[in-house]
Amino acid sequence: MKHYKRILVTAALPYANGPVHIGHLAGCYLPADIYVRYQRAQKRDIKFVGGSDEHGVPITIRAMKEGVSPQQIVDKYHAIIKDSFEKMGISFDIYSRTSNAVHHHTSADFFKKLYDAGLFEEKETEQYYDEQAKVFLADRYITGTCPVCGNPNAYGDQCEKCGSALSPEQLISPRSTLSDAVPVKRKTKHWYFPLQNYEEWLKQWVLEDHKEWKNNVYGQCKSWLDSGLQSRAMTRDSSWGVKVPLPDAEGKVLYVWFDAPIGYISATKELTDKWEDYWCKEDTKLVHFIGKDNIVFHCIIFPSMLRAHGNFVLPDNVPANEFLNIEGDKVSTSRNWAVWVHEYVKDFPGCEDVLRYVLCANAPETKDNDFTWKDFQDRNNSELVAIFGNFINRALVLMHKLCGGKVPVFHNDIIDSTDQQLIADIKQAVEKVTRNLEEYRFREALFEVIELSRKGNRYMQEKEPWIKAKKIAEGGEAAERAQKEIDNCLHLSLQLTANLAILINPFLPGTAKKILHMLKVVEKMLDWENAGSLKLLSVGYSLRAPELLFRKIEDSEIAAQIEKLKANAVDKATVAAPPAEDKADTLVLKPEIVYDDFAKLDLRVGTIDAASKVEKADKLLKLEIDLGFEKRTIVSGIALHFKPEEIVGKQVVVVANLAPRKMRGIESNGMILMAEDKAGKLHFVKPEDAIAPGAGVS
RNA sequence: GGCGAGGUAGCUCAGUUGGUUAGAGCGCAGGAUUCAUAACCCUGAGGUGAUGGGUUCAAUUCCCAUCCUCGCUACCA
Repeated sequence: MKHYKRILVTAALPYANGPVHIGHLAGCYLPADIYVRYQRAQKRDIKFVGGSDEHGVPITIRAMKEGVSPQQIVDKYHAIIKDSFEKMGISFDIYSRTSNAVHHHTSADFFKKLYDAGLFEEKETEQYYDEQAKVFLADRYITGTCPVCGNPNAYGDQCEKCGSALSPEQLISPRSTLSDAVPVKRKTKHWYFPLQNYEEWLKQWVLEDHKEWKNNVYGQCKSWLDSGLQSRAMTRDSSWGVKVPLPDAEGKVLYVWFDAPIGYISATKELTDKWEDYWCKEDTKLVHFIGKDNIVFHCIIFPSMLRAHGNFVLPDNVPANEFLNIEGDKVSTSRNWAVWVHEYVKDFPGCEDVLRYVLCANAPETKDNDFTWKDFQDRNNSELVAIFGNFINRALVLMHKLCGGKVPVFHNDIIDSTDQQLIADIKQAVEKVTRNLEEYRFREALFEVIELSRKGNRYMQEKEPWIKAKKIAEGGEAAERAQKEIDNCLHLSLQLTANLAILINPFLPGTAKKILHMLKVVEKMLDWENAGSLKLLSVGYSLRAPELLFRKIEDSEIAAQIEKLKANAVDKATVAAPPAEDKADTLVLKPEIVYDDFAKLDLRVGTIDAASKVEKADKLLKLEIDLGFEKRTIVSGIALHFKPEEIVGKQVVVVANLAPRKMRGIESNGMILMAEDKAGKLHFVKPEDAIAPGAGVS
């Protein structure tokens, strides 16, 4: 095990085009915060950095839709997100943002260094261009009708209604979201980062040197590395982002995924002049907390960038969590199926720790997990209120009733095996919690804390000080003995309470503070080195009156939340089947052409002689078409609409002079014309009566 | 289609480098108790470990196939 002198923890930069929901918290911010708070209690040199990711196309689109500038969008959400984190006690040392100057300089310098070292490939490709707005269009800027589900507002990279991954070419009647113009192709130059050059090194570094990474992380990296890496464009045509620091790069910015992780470096720079200690010294332990959607960027791309740059340390671990579902359905921002953090803190003021508890106790550490409001209520009422809170409350109440409000003496002469067992349990719990926290098993660690308070309840049940109190009235030797036993029970219970404050602190910092207040001790007591000690509270010290740590959560509150969730959600059915009248959008005509444009097409009638599914392709059929004068193979993406056997013998119209194109290794010579109905179903375009194959169409 | 992660008690989830009766919490049933937010504590019922094969003295754990869920990814000229 390597020895580290300092730790740098990062949490994924949330994208500033919306607020954060509880899935974000459970996925990375909460585990990161728990880890950081624990390490701080260990008095280790640790920094916790984060910030808003404010570049990229979706933000510009949102800005356009709302008629404001991108900066206004990110200002708005940056503030909301930052506030949500503060309220939930996510204790960043700095929460920065990628739109500020430090970050622009840092990421531009980073790019320039790789450029100067000749580590990029320059490539010219054809991209869609909006001649009216005079800008290149990223896939997201192009909308049109989804060829799969008929949604008229599908994006060029994805249809958000049916989830199909698309490319702009597939859209029916594509148009620019900027000007509504029909996009045209134009050449543009970009800088590509050749990830394949780092493949061998990555295989060693990830697959051999980091076998201890979590299963889900390791497996996904292996999947990527086994399938081979390719160059990725690290620049984009856009006006919003970090300008590419080269003379011939007007209108080009860094790809948001190039600049976002560099945001960790920028934020550290802002935080401290000693930022290089955390980024450039080998004895720094760098840990990235992320959700599973970010694994490839943090385990493959960013490390390759850091390696190429050469001056930076690489992550020691990337403990990515899986996803948190809500009430059985996966979180969807477009359907508004989510529990938003800024709304939670309003609806449940003072219950921030309860959410922290539930999200940690049921964190998706090994697989996707489900959040339900019922579970939220159950865990609060039966674990926080009935076990943890109850133990501390009864210890303090009894102490006030039976020991005059002061920490009683511990009488060593009557210590018994029950006492000794409790003492052993405390020490063992400290060990377990510590080990689990070090190894990123936060759920297990938290369970051990609650388990310890459960043992406290058991201990008290066995000692029954309230029964012994009855003997005191009798007077004499029996009374004296009873008081000593009561003293011992409550002395240990109070020391346990103090220990619970230390152990619960990383998870529920607000709760730990409340306990400190009741015990009238200073925050210093929470130092981790004090965990396991039985001398945290001095004998004779008077304590405050107990207050309840948690309140019960009523059925009505839960019902209201479920109601709210369902009322605000966009109906699934609405999403899946867009209203038919929206198809009117397809009425927008393409630009006018002249006869010669049309005459270039050679359209022929053909007969399908044979059809078969293309291996390893969901959507492709391989068709043998008889054109009379010759037979051809045409590959067509219609497998989802037709079974091969039901289309053999049918006549179709073929674009016969289309350039050949290979798909899945099969050369396709031409294309079949199809018409799409309102339901998105495809129909062949064919002559009314069967005619000889090869007949021209004009 | 390929790859990855999962499929374990009514529910939410652990665990097993293969080894005697597979765990926890909640829920449920019964008991005990009254210091405590009708809380705590004890006892109990509940699982053909997705399905079907194989390796082994022994598999829930290893191998193969199949089915299901989630994620990444390919194909629509």
